[in-house]
Amino acid sequence: MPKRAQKHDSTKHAILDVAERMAREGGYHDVSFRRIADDVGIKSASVFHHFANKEQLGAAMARRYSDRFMETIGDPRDPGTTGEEKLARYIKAFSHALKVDRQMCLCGMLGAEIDSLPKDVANEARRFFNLNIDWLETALTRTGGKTGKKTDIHGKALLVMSALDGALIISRATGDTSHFDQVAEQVSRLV
Amino acid sequence: MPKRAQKHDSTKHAILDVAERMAREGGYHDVSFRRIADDVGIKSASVFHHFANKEQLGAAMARRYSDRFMETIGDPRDPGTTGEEKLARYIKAFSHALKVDRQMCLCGMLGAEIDSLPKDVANEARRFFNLNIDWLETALTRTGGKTGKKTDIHGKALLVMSALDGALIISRATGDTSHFDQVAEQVSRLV
DNA sequence: TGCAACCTACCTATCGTTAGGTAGTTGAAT
DNA sequence: ATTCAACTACCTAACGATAGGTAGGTTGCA
Repeated sequence: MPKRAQKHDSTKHAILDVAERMAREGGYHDVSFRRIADDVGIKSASVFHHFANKEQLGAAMARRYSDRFMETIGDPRDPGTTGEEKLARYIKAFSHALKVDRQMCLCGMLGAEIDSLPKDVANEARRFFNLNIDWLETALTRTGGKTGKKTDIHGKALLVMSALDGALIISRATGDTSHFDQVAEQVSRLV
Repeated sequence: MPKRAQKHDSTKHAILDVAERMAREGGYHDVSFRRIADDVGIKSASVFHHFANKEQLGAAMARRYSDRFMETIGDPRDPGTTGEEKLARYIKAFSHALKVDRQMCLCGMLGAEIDSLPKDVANEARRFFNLNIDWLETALTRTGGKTGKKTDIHGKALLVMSALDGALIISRATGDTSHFDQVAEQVSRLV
């Protein structure tokens, strides 16, 4: 099988890192090849060696973010953890964005911009939300005694995700991280 | 008293209308003087006759949006309506953005971009969120029998706003307005 | 006459993108 | 072991388009 060039991959990752940071701060439209190149330490034309165009770069960036996010929150069917623990882990992922990364959730940002995104980027953003809804529905379904109706579970999944994504925006806008904590506390009691 | 020039005001309003639409679709960075001018039917240089620069235009746009939003949701102290009715009216304002305007909440968008906004624009976005939190706290406090602790009210206000702002993003991203409705239904039961 | 509300014409900076080139590496044939 | 073609990972230089912004002129109304 192909022995991948190491240099290629490390530069590619560096490009995605910088692009993601830019998109999580200022949105897709604020991502620029020249500023990416400056940060990585190459020329802007060289970015095209790794990504065909901005749309493909954006799509790869969103896909990588989704994959990483799903890996962070783990298996929603894991019998070793309770529904409460799974939800706590989900909340922690958003909390990490706010308090460690000090940035928006990438796909929250892309979701807000959805109407103005190139097709492939928009599709990746949509995929993120659908994956999250599925994950939450699965995690919230097998919660000990409380099983609840299917529609209830679906609604709760939507509420959890909405509240956390919104709380991220509000906390960052007001500059008060305790706003997120107060929302998270109420969300965690929904199980 | 100053007899305002009508032409000035109508053009100014037209500029703000177009700028707001652009910002609610693609964010602040996607707002452009040339595209505004094209839509309004003037030249881009003429926009500077009405607004000193992009930052001032952005700030005016956000301020106008906030003022209009606060007027829409009405007086949170109005003794003629119940807490439930006030909350329903608040939810309706977000629902209107989703289903009639088919756009993001302007300040939700600006909130997501907060780190990359010019100072004056960021301040207007912050102001919107603080006004909203205050409004919700007031509206939720005087709700018939249930008064609740002050910290509970504050937390509920944050949850309502977070959930609705997040639901707006998720509904638009997934293209399913029923997602918003399901969140709204749960939020309305928080009173 | 004076000012508001535009205009033309232009500036510099940056955008995504392309063409074409170069240094270094690799793998296979000579 | 040497040569050579192919390939990777970059580069320089530039394209046309667009960005925010400015100087100074024109027009029409009070």
